[in-house]
Order: sequence, then structure tokens, then C-alpha cells
Amino acid sequence: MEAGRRGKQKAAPTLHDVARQAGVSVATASRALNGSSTRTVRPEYISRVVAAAERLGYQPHLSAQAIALGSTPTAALVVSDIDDPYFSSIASGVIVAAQAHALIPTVAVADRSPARELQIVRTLRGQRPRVIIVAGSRIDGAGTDTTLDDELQAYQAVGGRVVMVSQESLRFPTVAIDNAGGGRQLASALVSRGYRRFAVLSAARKIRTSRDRCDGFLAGLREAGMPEPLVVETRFTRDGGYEATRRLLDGGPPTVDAIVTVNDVMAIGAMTAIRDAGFTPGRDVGVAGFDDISWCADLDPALTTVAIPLHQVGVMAMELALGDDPQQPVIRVPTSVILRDSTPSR
Amino acid sequence: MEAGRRGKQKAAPTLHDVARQAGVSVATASRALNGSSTRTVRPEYISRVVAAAERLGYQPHLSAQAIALGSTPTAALVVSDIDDPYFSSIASGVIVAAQAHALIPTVAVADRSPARELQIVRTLRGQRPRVIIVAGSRIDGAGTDTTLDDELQAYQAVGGRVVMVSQESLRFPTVAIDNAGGGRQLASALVSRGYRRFAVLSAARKIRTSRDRCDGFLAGLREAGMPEPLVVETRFTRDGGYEATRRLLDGGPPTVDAIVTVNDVMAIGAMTAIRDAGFTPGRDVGVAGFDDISWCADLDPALTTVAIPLHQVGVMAMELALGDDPQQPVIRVPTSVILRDSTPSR
DNA sequence: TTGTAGGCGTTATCAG
DNA sequence: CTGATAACGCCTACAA
Repeated sequence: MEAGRRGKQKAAPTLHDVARQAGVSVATASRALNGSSTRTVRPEYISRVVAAAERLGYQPHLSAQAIALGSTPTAALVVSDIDDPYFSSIASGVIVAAQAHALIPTVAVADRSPARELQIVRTLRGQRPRVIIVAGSRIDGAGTDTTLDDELQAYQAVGGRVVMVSQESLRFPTVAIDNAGGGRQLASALVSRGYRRFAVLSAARKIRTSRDRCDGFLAGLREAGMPEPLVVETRFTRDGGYEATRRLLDGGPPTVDAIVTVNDVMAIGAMTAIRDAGFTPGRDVGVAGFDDISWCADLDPALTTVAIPLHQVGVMAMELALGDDPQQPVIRVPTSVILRDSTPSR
Repeated sequence: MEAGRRGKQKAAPTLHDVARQAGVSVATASRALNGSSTRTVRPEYISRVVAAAERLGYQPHLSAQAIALGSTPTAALVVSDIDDPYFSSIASGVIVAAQAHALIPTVAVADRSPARELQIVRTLRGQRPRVIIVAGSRIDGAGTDTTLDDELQAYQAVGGRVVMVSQESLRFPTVAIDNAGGGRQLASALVSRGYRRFAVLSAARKIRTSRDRCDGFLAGLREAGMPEPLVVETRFTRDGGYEATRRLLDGGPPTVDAIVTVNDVMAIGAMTAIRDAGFTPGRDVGVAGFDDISWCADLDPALTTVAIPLHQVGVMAMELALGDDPQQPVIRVPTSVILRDSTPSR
């Protein structure tokens, strides 16, 4: 009896308790509460059972249901960092979509570590969720890649649904973001506005998203007949953008027309760095990013960016996962350039 | 091989499979993998079991464990909106803390609806998580309040740990944010900088967080001997801040020295509205908010705000929940004013 | 329509 | 140290 510290610790009421209170068998109680598809229960009993359940504050033990039925009514999402607007927007989409399908959303944070990501997916498998959506930034050559793939494959093999976001994979349905295309469009748009000399702030090349955006932009520049820009590698964060820009401006006035960063938070850091160096973003140097996170338009100057419908991406990932047999296992999400005052015509 | 539509659906390997492969009993396999506290297993068997598990890609069925052990290694967090930096910062804290304690974090989004929140907590109870942290903005007089309380109480009665964030409750441990104190300090700081006439943009009075901040600010003003400011009620969002400010500035140049909003995202909207009306935030009107979300310092002018260690709040909530018998059931989190260029001395 | 019994995967107990 | 076996809470044939 003595459960220790926590004292009397009445156990949570079970279906048995409800059944007893209502004076029926567990089977009937179960059917009364869940409405069996084949059997039907006398109305009077139903109300009696429901009343008993109410009175006892009964909640079915999901794990018990899960074990009886095979899987948990759960949808798991893996992201790199929930406090990053890129991921929190995707997450919000996944979460509402999950809830719309009566699935309990679960969020794991891999903290940008492939090893952690692998460990998470392993643990997740034990949860037996109906869906696993992986939105972390794929990192090439981390060694853990095939292992992660295997793990997901094993999960899929027993009926789980896997969806990757952004990081296209041959083996799983994917919501693919056209990062390269976005980069290309951005290059062309900026060139039309009269920009010629660029600095590109990218993250480590092994980060796929960054590389695709960067390469797309370079390709666009080439297509427009522009010379190769300066490419600076830094971290994929606000601080990375800040520091790289500081260094760029160390020698004096900007030697480039515009700084293009591979995401918006880097661009925000870059704008601050430009100001701290005594210049004005937009006027002295153009600035552009990727993602179109919430307050791009509230910055001063408002930030030019490659828009990605992140919330929608989350929703689509969920729909793709739940769709019956995706004939079209890859959804390509188009991107679009939004020109704002951080890159005025010049 | 053909996994077909839903086809052969090999079931996931169970502990039985592992045991059979290793040529031991399930009991031994279980002990070998989880290291029972009382029994110990021959090393040779251990390695054999581990090898078999590896080979089969075995993952323990968490629901089965849960049902055998009583609860899930899970920590649930309820927020209003994960895409709001206030909540995503708290969430990031909760999530890392949960993972540090080997708990699987689960996030539910109540979408600012008390009814939804209640429904979520009910569902959550069925999950049998070890912890439920409620961080949604408490709304007074929604009618669902006592019901929510009851639901949480029932959960607590069977050994669950409940922690509330911000919304102080007599019945549950709370991480209380000193919103009123922050408002008071902000008033005093702004008055010292020479501000006299204020407009306060608050959200609906029934939203506790907003009301406390607003009232604290008013109290601070009174203590400083200032006249009552203009109080405008609007939505608790960026757009709410924008619209209210637009209206305020409709008649021409600002009639107040500063606009104080009850959170940063409203302040961001306000700054844009000020610009759109042809004025300059900071120079023509001061602007200040609450929270100190990530890019307050990257705005131009940088935003004066009442800082709240949101990530830390999340971590503390988790620690509070897991602490052995909290003698001190309420942790008060102090707030501090950060003066920046959006409120220069005048 | 209702109840009984067996099983889901794991852990804990209790004999060997 | 190891192996049966009984729970754990629920669902679902199957029998009544």
C-alpha cells in the first residue's frame, strides 16, 4: 500500500471501476464509452456508464489502449530548435494538423546534433507513434545518416508513416522546399534592381538547406551574367550573420552592393552589424534573406526575402503522412521572392 | 519484401523475439536490457541479449512499459501558441529540461481557447504523463476555470505533477512571473528618462498577464506622481499593436510621449504603425514592451522592454515539477527593465 | 444485447 | 542467477 512520499496515492480509476459503479461488465462499459462498431449498447446502460465515468473522473489509459490496439494516437515531430522561428512555424502547422486528426503532437528537439537526432528517432520508435516527421536540417556526411535512414525504415516497415521536411530523401515521402529555385529567383530579382556585387553569407556546406540556397543563388547570378560573388561561411544563426558582417565591414565602407544571407535570422544579425559599423542597411548595402519569418515586414528597412509558407509546410507534412498511399511521395513547395526596402532599386 | 499497401506488416519485434533469439527467457531479456535493480544477469547473457536486440532492431514498446510500470516517461506542456516567441522560448526551456531528465516532451497548443485548453488537459490525463505544465495565458471568468482546476486536481491526486507558469494558482506549484513589478519598474524608469504622457496598449482585461502588466505600470505611474495615462484595449498580438497605434495616430502627431504595450510583439506592430503614419519611433514617440524576445535588440531603434528569462522559466517549471515535494511551491521570477534606444532620454 | 476470456508487451514476484 | 507466471488496463472475438 505504502507508495512512499506521495501518501495515499489512490490509483487512477480504471474501466473496471467504472463498470462496477455502473453495474455492468467491463466489456459493456468499453462499448458504451467508445461506441463499438459492431455491437450496440442499451441506451440506459450507456448513460449509466457515462455518468459513472464522469463521477469518477475516469480517463482511459492511453497506453493500455495503445497496447491493445497496436499504436499510440500520436504524431511525433523532430526539429532542430523550437525557439527558431523557422521551426516553430513549421511546428505550429504540424501541431494544428495533428490535432485536427485527433493525434497528440509530440515535439522533440535535436539541438542541431545528428547524433541526438538519431537517438531521438530511436526513442520515438518505442513510442509507436502513427507518424514521425523529421524537420531537422539534414547534415551531409555526418556518418549517422544511413543509421538514421535504417531506423526510420524499420519504423516504416511495421506500418509507421515517415515524412521528411525539406531534406529530400529517396526513401521517404518528403515536403521538399525549393531552396535552390528560391535562390535563383532572388539573384535574378536583385540583379534587376541593379545590384551587381554580392556577398553571400552561408552556413557550413554540409548543411543541405544552406548549401542549396547558396548554390541556387550563385547559379542565378551566373545565369544573369554576373561575376562570382564573395562567399563567406559562418553559423546558421543570428550571431553568425552578425559576426560575418562585422568582419566584412571591418576594413571600411562596404565593397559590395548587397549582402545575401541563407536565412532571415542571419539577415537580422547582418543588419544590426551594418548599423553597428556605422552604415545604413538598405541605403549603404542591400540585405536579403530566406524564409519570410513573421516580422520581416516590421524591420526597418523591411527585409527582402525568399518566402516559404512554413506553417503550411507543417500542415502539408502531416497531410502527406496521413494520406492514403501517397502516389506522389514528394510535394514540392514553391518559393517566392518578396522585395522590400532592404534592397531598394539602385 | 513488397510492403504493399499495408501488406504483410511485419509486427515490430518484441521482447519475446529477442529472448528467443538469445536463447533466454523473457524475464532474463528484460533484466539484461533494463538492468533490474534487485537481480543481476550473467555478463555473457547480457551481451547475447543485447546483440539479439541490435540484430532485430528491437525497441521496447513504451506503452507496454507504461502499463506495467504505471506511467509514461513523458512531460506534457500546454501553451497557447507555439509560434509566438513568448511561448516558444518557454517551450524550449521545458523541452531541454525534460530531455535532461529522460522525459519525452509533448506539446499541446490550446490556440488561446480555454475550452480547448480544458479538452487538452483531459486528453493529457489519459496519457498518464509524469508532469503537466500549463503555460497558456489564464483567462478570468471563462467559466471553464474550476473545471480545469478539478481536472488537474484529479491528475495530481493520482500522483501527477502539475506546474502552472505565470498564472498563479493557489492549488498548484507555480512559476510566477512578476508582471506587475515589471510594469512598476518600467514606469519608474521611463519617468526618470523624462517621459510624462503615456498611452498603454493592453489586451482584454480578463487576460491576467496583460492586466497585471498594465495595472503594474499604472501603479508605478501613480507612485511617481504622474497623471493617469490613456489606456487602449486591443488584441494581444502584433496586429493588435499595429491597429491600436494606427488609430492613436489618426488625428495627427502623437499626443503622448510614449506608447507602452503589454508585450513585445505588440510593440513591434506599434513601431511599424508609427512609421506608416509618417513618424519615427524613438524620436517622435517612445515605445516599450514586455518579454525581451530574441530580436528586441536588433530592431531599429532597439526596443526598451521588461525582460523575462523565458527559457529559464521553462527550465524552472520542469525542475519545480520534478523536485521532491516542493516546500516552496511558488517560484517568483524577477523581471528587469532593459532601456534601449526606443525610449531615449528626453 | 451482454458477459467471459484471451491477448497485447513489459515488469515484478516467486519458485527453482 | 534464471525462468515461469501473474499482473497492468483495455479491446474484441466468442459464447451465452
